[in-house]
Amino acid sequence: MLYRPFENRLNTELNKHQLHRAQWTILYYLFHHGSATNVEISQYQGVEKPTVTRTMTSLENLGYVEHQPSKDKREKRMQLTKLGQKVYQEVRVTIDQYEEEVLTGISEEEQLETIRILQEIRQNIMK
Amino acid sequence: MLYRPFENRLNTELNKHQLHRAQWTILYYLFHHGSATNVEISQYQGVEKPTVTRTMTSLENLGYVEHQPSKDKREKRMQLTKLGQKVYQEVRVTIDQYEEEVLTGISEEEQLETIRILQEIRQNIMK
DNA sequence: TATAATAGTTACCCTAGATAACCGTTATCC
DNA sequence: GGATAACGGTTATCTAGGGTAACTATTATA
Repeated sequence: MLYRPFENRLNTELNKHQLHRAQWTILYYLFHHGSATNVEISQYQGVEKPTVTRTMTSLENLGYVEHQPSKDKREKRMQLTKLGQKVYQEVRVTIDQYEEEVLTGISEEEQLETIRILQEIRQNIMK
Repeated sequence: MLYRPFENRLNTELNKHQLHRAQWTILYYLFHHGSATNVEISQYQGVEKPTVTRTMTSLENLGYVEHQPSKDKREKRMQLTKLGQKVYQEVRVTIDQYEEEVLTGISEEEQLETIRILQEIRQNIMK
């Protein structure tokens, strides 16, 4: 019900910065978690590893993420570059405006309640 | 937050019946509206006309939908076939079970409240 | 130390979206 | 009433973003 119109609009916002949804969700994750491996992100997003590899490579090519050496030589732990952080914050401004628009007329209380319920539903889906 | 895990699960349910999400949403629309044109569906789903054409053709090939002649020779009004109705109802059973699982522990009241708020958000997105 | 499991990648497939350009039909406007 | 505009649909082509299978390198484990 919500998904298509939301994605349509989100994409036009992201396109202004030459980004796509899949890339954005990784930037978002890295910004809030500092760093991540592909497996971590694939579990977080509910997608397969090769999907993450592809998106991560594109972000690497854009210079938004970089390799952070780690003990385990199998894993490739990634973090935002300076540029990546800058871009994240720029896009963040646009997205925040969008969120505000989208939530006009909906009280703080209603927002929190809805988030709580959706998280419960998510729990049910995941188990 | 919800989308990927939900879609993953929905797809495995649909796959049991050799269907995909895009096809399912059209079956759903036709079941509840009796018939529809491509333009109608493209507006309802927020996708472009060629996308609908492709999905509709696949449903036609499966024998789930058929052409219903109409006055305006431009439009191609489609409806469910007998088989399409049967399949819709079969799948519906599976989806209902899934919905029930997903909503365990969430009261009727909470569900209605959440739907109300999400619809409000939808309004905001669409305008 | 041999074997399992894990992290990642490559190659290849599919769905499902988009745009541009077009055809036939219907509405509209002078 | 005829020219033009608008509309519904299709075809061709592109892209994003999912998936599976099969593989390598590394680490854990029995």
